[in-house]
Amino acid sequence: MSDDPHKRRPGRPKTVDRQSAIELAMVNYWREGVHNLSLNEVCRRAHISKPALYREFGGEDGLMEAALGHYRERVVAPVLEALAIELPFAELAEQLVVGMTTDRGTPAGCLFTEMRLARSRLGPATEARVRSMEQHRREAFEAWYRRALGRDEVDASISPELAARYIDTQFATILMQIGAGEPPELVRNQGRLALRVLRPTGVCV
Amino acid sequence: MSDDPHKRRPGRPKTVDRQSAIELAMVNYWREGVHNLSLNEVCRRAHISKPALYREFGGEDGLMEAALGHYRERVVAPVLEALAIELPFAELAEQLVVGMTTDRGTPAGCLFTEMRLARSRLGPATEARVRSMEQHRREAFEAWYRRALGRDEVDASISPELAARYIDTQFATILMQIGAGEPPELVRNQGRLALRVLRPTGVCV
DNA sequence: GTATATTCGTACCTGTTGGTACGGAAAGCT
DNA sequence: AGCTTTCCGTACCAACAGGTACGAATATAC
Repeated sequence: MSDDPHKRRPGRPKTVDRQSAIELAMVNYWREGVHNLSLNEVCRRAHISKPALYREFGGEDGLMEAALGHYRERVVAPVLEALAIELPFAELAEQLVVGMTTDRGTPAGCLFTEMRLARSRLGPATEARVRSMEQHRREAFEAWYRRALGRDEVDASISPELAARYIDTQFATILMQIGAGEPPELVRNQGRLALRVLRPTGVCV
Repeated sequence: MSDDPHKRRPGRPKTVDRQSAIELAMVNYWREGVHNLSLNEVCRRAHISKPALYREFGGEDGLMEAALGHYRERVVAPVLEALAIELPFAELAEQLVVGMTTDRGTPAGCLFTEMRLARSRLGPATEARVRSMEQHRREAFEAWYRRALGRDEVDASISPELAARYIDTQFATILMQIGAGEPPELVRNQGRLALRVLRPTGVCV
C-alpha cells in the first residue's frame, strides 16, 4: 500500500508533543492510582483535551489497558527477564527483592492488585489483559522453580504450582507496600523472610 | 438528667427495622467493596433514604468508619483474642490460617488494604481509625511473638517488630485473596507456607 | 487560488455523585 | 382538641463523571 513515509498525506499534522503528553497521561494515571484519578483530571494534568485522550485510548478502558501495558513493560518484564539469569535460586531471589524495593523512577505500587480491587470499574479489555498477565507471570515463576528444583536449590516438598502462586503473591505484596509508602528497608526484610521458606529443608537434616 | 427510659419523650418513634436497615447498609458497603459502591447505591440496596443514612453516619466518612468498626468486631477482634489462647505458636498459627480461610458468614476481603489503596477518598475519621487499628494489631502480634520467643517456639533471629509486621502483612494477604475469590485451599497452603518461616531454625542444627 | 484530508479543542450532552432544605407523619404532653 | 418534639422521605442542589458533535485550524494535492 501507499505507506511511503516520504509521500506525506494531506491533513493537519499531529502536534509535536502529543506523544509525550499521551505518555504523561498514562504515567499519571498509574502513579496516582487508577481509582483516585478521573479522566478529566488526567487530561488536565497532561495538558491534553478530553477528545484527544479519547481518540488515543478510546475511553477509560483503553487508558487502563495502556497503563497496564506500560506497567508490564517497566515493572513486570524486567523481573521475568531476570529469571533467565543463571544464578542460584536464593541469590536471584535476593536480587529481585532488592530490585523491587529500590526506586527506579517508575511509579510505585502494584497495578494488578489495585485493579483487582476495583473490579467493578474494569472494562472488558482491561480485565482480559489482567488475567492474561497473571497467567503469564505464574508460568514464568513455575518454570523458574522447576529449574531450581532440578538443582536441589529449593524445597522439593512444595509443588511448583503452589510455589509459583506464592512467589507471585509475595512479590505483589512487596510492590504494594512500597506503593503504600512503607520504609523500603522494612519491606525488603519482609520479602526476604517470605522467600526464605522456599529454601531446601535438607540442608540441616 | 432525664434519661429515664420509661419516661418516653414525644416525637415520632424510630422505624422498627431501621436498625437492621442500617446494619444492612454497612454490610453491603463492606461486602461490595468500599470504592465499588456509591452512597446512592448503598441506600437503594438497604431500602433507606439518603437523609436517613446521612443522619446515622454523617456522610461517607462516617459510613466508612462504621464499616471499619464492624470489620474489626467481626474479623480482627476474634483473631486478636485468639492470640491469648495457650497453645504452641505453630498450632495457633495453623488454627488462625484455617479460621481466616473458612467462611464464617462475614463478607470476605481485607477492609484495611482496600482502604489504604483508596487513600484519596478517605475522610479524616476513617483515616485515623485505620491507623489506630493498624498499630493495635501490630502490638498484639508483637506480644504474641515475644511470648513464643520465651518458649523457644519461634526463630530468635527475627526481631519481634519485624515478625509482627510480617504476620500482619501475611494475614492481610490471606484475607485479600479470599476476598478476590481465590480457592480457599490454595490460600490456606500459601498462608501456611508464609508462617512456616517463623519456626525456630534450631530444630535441625 | 480551491478542494480535500486530517487533527485539534470548545462546548456541550446525560447520568450520577455526595449532600441537604423542607414539609409531612406520628408520637407524647397539656 | 391543640402544641411540641422527633423521625422520615421527596425533591432538589451544585459538581463532576465519562463521552461526543462539530467547526476551526492546518497540512497536502490539484
